[in-house]
Amino acid sequence: MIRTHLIDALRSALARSGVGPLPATIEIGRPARPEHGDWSTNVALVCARAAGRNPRDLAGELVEHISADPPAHLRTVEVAGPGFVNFFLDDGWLHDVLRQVVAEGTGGYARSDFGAGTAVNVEFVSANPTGPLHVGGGRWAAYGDSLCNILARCGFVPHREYYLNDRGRQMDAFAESLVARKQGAEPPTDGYHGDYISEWVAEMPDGADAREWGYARARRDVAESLARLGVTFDTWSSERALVDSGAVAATLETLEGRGATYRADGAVWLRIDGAPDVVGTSDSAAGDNRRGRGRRGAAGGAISPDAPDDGHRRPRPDPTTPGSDAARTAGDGSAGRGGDRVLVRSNGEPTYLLPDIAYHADKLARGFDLLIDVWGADHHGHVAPLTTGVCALGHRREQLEIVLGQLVTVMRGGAEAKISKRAGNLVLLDDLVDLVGADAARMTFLLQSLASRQTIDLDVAAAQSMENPVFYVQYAHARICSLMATAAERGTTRPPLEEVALDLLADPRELEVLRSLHALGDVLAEAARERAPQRLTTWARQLAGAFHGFYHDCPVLRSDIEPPLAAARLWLAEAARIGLVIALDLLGVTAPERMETLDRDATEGGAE
RNA sequence: GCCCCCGUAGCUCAGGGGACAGAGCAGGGGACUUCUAAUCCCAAGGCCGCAGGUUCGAAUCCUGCCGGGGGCGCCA
Repeated sequence: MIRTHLIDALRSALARSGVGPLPATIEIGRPARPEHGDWSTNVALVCARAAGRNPRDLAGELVEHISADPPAHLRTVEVAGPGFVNFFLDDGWLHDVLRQVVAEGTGGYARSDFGAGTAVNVEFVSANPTGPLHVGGGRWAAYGDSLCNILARCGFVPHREYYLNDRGRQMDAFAESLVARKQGAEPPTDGYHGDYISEWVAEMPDGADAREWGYARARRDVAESLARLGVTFDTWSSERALVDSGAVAATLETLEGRGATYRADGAVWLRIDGAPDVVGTSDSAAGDNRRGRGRRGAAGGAISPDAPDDGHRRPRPDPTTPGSDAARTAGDGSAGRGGDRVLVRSNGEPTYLLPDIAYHADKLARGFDLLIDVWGADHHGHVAPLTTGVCALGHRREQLEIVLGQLVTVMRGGAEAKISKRAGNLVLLDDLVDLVGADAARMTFLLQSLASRQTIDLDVAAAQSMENPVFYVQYAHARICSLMATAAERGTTRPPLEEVALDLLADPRELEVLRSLHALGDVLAEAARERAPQRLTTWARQLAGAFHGFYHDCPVLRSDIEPPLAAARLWLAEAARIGLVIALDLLGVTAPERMETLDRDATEGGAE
């Protein structure tokens, strides 16, 4: 609202100053320092060169024009620094924010439609169905689910999808491990050695097909763990079903027909161009240019602890050169023949790559405009082969966006807990949820950027869960609810907003809450564009902080507070509540009316 | 060797072209007869890894280096 008014004023001032053509977007922002006004713009700096003007002179001219025809709420406008134009407004613009928040409510405030109905398929977690989810899986789950929430609020139509690699070597090894344990033997060395294998085998009926039974068991386990975090999927896609449907064979045919493949060593290879990754490369249609985050797949964890991976791999027999391209290097770290990858092994079995290409083609065929994959950094080498394959089928690169995220490290007992589904020293997502609860777990995962490695210390999580910011934010919400309840008890009802004198809200603490609320729309748009839910977490903490400050300094129901002021403050609290509910809901965290843990601790404290 | 991510306060991390750099925790000092003190306030703490470059302006973009993590299979 206020922004468009100011931008309009700037635009006409620029026109009157003879600046043209006008810049595509006029940037206007809220400066960090109050001396720089309520709003500030750099247009004069940006336009000066092209207009052949001195930035400060141009800014001065803009100020004159704007002062002559001031937009609503303008008090003064001035030139500052190298040529900024700073606007100083009366508090009314913030009171307008309060009205808007209340009018639009939890369902409508800070909603936008720049997604324009884009159907976006977000694939995340996708851990192999060979065991329970470990802690790291929770990070992708929390990320993917909240990202979908945020996208939806910005006008996208998200679809949550989980891809099950339910065929191939890993499934074989899993089945073999179950069978071995069933017979009282050790699983094969490349099999799965976790305790859960023994536990699950105890449930497995005699005569059951270990592969089918184990798959169903694992899948159920994964779904239950995710549900505890509040994450559910619209679609669970099966790699095996895709193969059985013939889609994989058809994909291979198309790739071969388009000359994207060649045969060597009895295998079918996909030619990799060494093209840059989708992620971190130039732009998609939406103008996105972000770095990678995310992860996909199985055990993942901090390291790959399994034996053969120590950099001392036996030298492969040198690729002789049946194809034409053997000498080429891929430039992306993928190996194989100069970076090329096998689609079909010499034994006739497809690798995971071919079905994966077919799978992404299938998603696009289902009508999605955009695919977002959330993968772990340990799958980075798979980015180029997959995107190459998908593009070779004729799809646009911008349709597939792969978000790479750094892995989760778990500390326990002061040391790093190694995570390996196969080696058996799992730290399960369920363990974390048991320890801190679903809310704290989700908020913790969404505290930082996916591009940063996350360390979760289970001892800290268990012993000092109160340190978690989730409580700070939830407490703000609970305080508001408590305030409202007390008001009701005392018969202090909120008059209709139109009858309330909002201009009584002039305390810095009050205005800070409103400023924070105003920012939500921008924050959500940024979070959606950058695929960065942690921005919303940061905002929620900020709003909670602003509210706690208000609560501390601005009594509402105290006897010396005049009713008109009390009413205005109650409405302010209501607006803050709306903001907190929106944010917590998008983050997948509950907004409790009272803090149970606080009650409990108080009781315990009193007992001692 | 090549590819990706990270390097910001003692610790964990926000910020990711704008004007003197932000929070939590730890540590120092203060505020509860009051709407829940899981709160609030004050002080302290920084060559934003290093060096160049682009720009009116760089923690932010580019290049190189250093340090940490990950990846480089006819595993997924």
